[in-house]
Amino acid sequence: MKGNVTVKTLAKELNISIATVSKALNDSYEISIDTKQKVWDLAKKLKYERNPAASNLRSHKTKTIAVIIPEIANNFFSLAINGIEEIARKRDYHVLIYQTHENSETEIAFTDSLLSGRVDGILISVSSSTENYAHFKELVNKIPVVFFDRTIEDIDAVKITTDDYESAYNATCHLIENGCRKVAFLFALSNLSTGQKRLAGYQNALKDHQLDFGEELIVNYDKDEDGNYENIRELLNAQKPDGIVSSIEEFALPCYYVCRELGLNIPDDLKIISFSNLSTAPLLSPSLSTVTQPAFEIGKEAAGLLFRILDKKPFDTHEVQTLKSTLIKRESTFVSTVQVESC
Amino acid sequence: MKGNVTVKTLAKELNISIATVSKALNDSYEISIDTKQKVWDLAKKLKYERNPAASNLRSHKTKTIAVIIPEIANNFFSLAINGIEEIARKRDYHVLIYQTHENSETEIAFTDSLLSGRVDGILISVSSSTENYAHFKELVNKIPVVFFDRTIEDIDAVKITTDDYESAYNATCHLIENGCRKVAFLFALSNLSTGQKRLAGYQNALKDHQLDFGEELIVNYDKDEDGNYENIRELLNAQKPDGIVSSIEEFALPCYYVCRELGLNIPDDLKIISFSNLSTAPLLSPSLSTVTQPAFEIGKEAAGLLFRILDKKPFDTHEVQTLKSTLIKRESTFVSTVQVESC
DNA sequence: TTTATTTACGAATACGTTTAAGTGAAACAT
DNA sequence: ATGTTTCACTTAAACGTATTCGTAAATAAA
Repeated sequence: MKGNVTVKTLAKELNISIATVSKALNDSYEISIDTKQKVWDLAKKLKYERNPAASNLRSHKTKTIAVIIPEIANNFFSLAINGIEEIARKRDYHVLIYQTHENSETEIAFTDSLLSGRVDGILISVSSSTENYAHFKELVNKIPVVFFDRTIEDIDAVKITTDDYESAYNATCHLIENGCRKVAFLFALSNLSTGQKRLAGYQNALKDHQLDFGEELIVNYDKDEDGNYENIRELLNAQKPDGIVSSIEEFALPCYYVCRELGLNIPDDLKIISFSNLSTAPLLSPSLSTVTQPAFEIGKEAAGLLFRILDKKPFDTHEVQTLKSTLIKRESTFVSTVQVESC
Repeated sequence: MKGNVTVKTLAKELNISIATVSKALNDSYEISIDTKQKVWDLAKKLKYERNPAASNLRSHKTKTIAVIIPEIANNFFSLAINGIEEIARKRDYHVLIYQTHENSETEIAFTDSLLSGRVDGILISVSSSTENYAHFKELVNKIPVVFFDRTIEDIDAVKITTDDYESAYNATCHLIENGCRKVAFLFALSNLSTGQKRLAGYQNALKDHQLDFGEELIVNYDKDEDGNYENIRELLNAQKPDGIVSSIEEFALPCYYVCRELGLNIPDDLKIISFSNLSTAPLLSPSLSTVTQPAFEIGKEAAGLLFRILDKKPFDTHEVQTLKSTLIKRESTFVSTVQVESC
């Protein structure tokens, strides 16, 4: 801790000024190649490591980005972080992770604390409980931000999402084509455009097929897991739908349990398709048909966009990018009892 | 960016010195309660945020810890991070995540870069490909480090693991008790004490039951996914084991696929139990018996230990803590064809 | 009263880096 | 020859905070 090697150490050792050392380390054109080489060699020899705090204080660059997500223990987000990390690593950036656990106050605390200049930029996937966007509006004006997947319509910022409307529409059509006539919707993320678009896709698919799309077929997501069980059981008992579109995977798994409980056979009695990035979807019993988002790519793309903003000074870009999800048909939406290869 | 509010701003506004403001913000006993209150009020009003870089540069405290893990898209690690984050948040610490992707060079690059004082402490779960520990020895001498789950015997540091030996032993006994006479082992993490203990537990369980425990029953984990399929297929064809203990979940899922391919019925022809934190284990077909580690608690415990080291100056603790895993019996190790409730 | 102690604050410096501005010498142009 | 650039480097001043040391006033002890 004491005799740490700094630019000063290198300067003294080489009998040159600390300015020269600093510039050499930064590969400045002002320094001759000979001197640079000497500095680099000595730095390596003495295991010099630039002090990030001092560097950041002086240069206002932190080489760090923040990722604010609802929950890390969710395949979609961990894959997205994977993508983010890959890009960040290429540029020698460090990644701070913040989990909101779907709590808006926590989210506000994070965004506020990030106003201090701790990071150069922020990637956000909005908490489902966020209804007030004031903290984002402030944030977006002070620091480069990219929203990914879970976005808000009203905020003017760079966003990257998937084709939520289309994929929900297609998922619903898939059920209808396979014989469903009464399709229910498990509705989550209702505050976010992400959720709203999925709902709209579902509803319009039903409309386009002249099928019932009443409110009674929609179950709202409950923070309380038990509540979801109750609501799904209620739905299945009261409405007896023959198809279910689930807008998040956390909603689909309870369905499986409730079906077992009620003795309903999937897919004969009820077909299920869900937005999901579960790696075990093909191994479930029965294997689960999914709308799978390109989570890793979203992460990469989001980080890429952030760095593009970081590269040019004025970060006034307001673009919105959309990636395509994949509809993967598996046993849970299969037509008859004939076997389908699971994959 | 320009007119940022700093201690200077507050000092000027209140007609007191910078030193007083700084001390007031840090709730120093040197400052009267009146002055403190004035400073706090103004700070809140002007939305003052302490500059972390300056603070860190001066105080040598970063309020940041690093977590180095193999892979975030793995339930065990994302749950562990969850636990880490919970503790870090309580202390207003920030969490940097680094993924090695099981690559030792990447791991070295991370540990080297963290020598710069970017973080106050580090939590590490070692990459499976790490064979040389030089970088850890250096690290442990310069900065507080806690190893969790994936540890190395030779390194003298604070460690927290689960009862790998006992749980592997018990898992193997469970298979034997349910009728298995030829139990194979899918061996991963062979460089780490974590993996070695699991192997030892398996082997000793077989010995204690006078069963065959030859090398031919052990399959080594391959980085290449296809390689694992091949090796498992080979094992099942050549050895025809009636039980499998898998030391990691990445090894168990291919088993399911190979069994489908070979037309083997689980659990009638082959019983499987695996170390795993898969949330969907109960929903697999058949549901998977697991040794489940308390991932969240490990994370909490590891972070707690790190902060205990951080609190007292000399970080010379060398303790090792062990948490208990849970053996969860499900269909994949069930005795006969009679149904068992899946959960 | 005088002296010692406590209280509440300020002046000044250091943390390690980056960078604007300056310098002397060499190279070039006129 | 003189003036102008270029090159390679140095000086010195930040960046915003924490902290050591000092001090004046207020209080307590003698």
